[in-house]
Amino acid sequence: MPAHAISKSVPRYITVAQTLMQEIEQGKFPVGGMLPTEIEICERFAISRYTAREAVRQLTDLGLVTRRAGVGTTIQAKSVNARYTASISDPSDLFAFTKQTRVQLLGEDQVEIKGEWLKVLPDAAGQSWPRFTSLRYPAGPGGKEPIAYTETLVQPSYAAIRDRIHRPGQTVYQLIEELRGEKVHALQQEITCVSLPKKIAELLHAKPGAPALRVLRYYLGADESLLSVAINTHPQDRFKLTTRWQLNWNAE
Amino acid sequence: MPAHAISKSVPRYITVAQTLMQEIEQGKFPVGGMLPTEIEICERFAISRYTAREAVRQLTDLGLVTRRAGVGTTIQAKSVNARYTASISDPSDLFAFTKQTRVQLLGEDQVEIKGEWLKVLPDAAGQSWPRFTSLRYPAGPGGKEPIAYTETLVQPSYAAIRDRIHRPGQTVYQLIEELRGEKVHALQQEITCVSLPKKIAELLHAKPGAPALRVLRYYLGADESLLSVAINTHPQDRFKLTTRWQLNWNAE
DNA sequence: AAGTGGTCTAGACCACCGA
DNA sequence: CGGTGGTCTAGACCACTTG
Repeated sequence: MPAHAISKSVPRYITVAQTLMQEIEQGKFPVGGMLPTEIEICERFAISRYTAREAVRQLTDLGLVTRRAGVGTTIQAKSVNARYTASISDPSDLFAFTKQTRVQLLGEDQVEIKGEWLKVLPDAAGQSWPRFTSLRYPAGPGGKEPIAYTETLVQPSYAAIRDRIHRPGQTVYQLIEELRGEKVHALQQEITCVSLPKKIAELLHAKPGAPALRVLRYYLGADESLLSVAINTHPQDRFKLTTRWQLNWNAE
Repeated sequence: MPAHAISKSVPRYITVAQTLMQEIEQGKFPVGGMLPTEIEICERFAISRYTAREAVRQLTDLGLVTRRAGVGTTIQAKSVNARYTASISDPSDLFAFTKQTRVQLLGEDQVEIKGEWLKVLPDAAGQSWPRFTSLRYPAGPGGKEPIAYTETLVQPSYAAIRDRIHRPGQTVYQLIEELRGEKVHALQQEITCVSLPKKIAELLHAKPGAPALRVLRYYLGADESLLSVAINTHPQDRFKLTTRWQLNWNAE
């Protein structure tokens, strides 16, 4: 017997899965109830058990049903709620294709949180945070132009980072994790656009007033406490932030 | 022959998958290289093809490998390391806190893909794509200034969108999904910074030459085909793109 | 043409569960 | 105990990619 009689190149288990999904959607198999057993599906569609299982696997992957040996298949939801997700293995992945970069430390000092800084760190008013400034170059040698000017502020209690920050290839968030022995729990990224201030423009060998991407990155600890904030300024045409969002079916 | 000789109740395909994962981790199968074929795995572990496939399925589910009929199984990563993920329920969520926006359609025409457009749509050279231009305002009434100027190009075969695009509250990607009866599979977002061109500046009531965020959004179909591309231009200070990345605990 | 992964069949034994 | 899903075998044909 041929694998599929009618619609060529559409797998049998796909059409079976779609049929079952429609019937769930229509309430023929209500949420909380049971899907027919594998054997019943085999008989109904005249398919082997492998094909029936593959069809039901589609539903489980979509989170529509759950299965338990000895019990059966329980309907969990009428329809899938699709979500798009993006993932990175490392905060430095946010630099996308420019992951390979070289960092040159410019200096360090202390910043009093007042004035303009209150917009960045409203909860740290009156405090004094250590600041590190640096330039980021494309990987490899050569006198290429920098792609970013970075200011990194770290929470006062992490000032010990100062002793380690000179090590090349280390990012601040890695140092924080090292110091704390804990992972950065989340990071929040805010992207805006600015005119290049004169001082930064000089460092970047760019024209003052030219447009630039400004990327603020807040590093948060397990209790949502602010560990560090990095301010990256990228001159026009030297940087492009790329994110890929993928449709995710196995939503809850 | 018994299904599994040694470790009872641990499926054979699980142990095979773990063995393969270890060997990938150790570099025995380097990233970018090929995993042994199914038949080779069958012979090596003395298992049937079903079991071998089930083992490799574990790896594909984890994103460690991808498979292509006629080619083989390609190693994608040494280990599961998607530590941080960001998720949105809907592409319009990328507008973050400005999700509530009002759209004013300005006009529609056809664009020949040549010159500057080749940078945006290099694979569509010589084609003619329908274009819709619009302004996006903050929600609610009042004569507020627009937060974005948007050009949307759709694949020529989706020109029928023209008939529906006048409906308010509908986004282009929703119309595409409606037309195609399929979800947008992925979207790729590219963020750069530009100087406001004079014509756009006038529409946005902004100063020509002022910095602006440019967000390109490519909408991709199931086979990675380009369905549509939207070009959003946001004047300085009127828009901020916020993304929150959350540490993923269930990653290995 | 040869080899890959994708689909499918018809069997089988098992661990688990509820009556 | 009988029925469920979970695992597994040994075949088979197919669509696809590459030489």
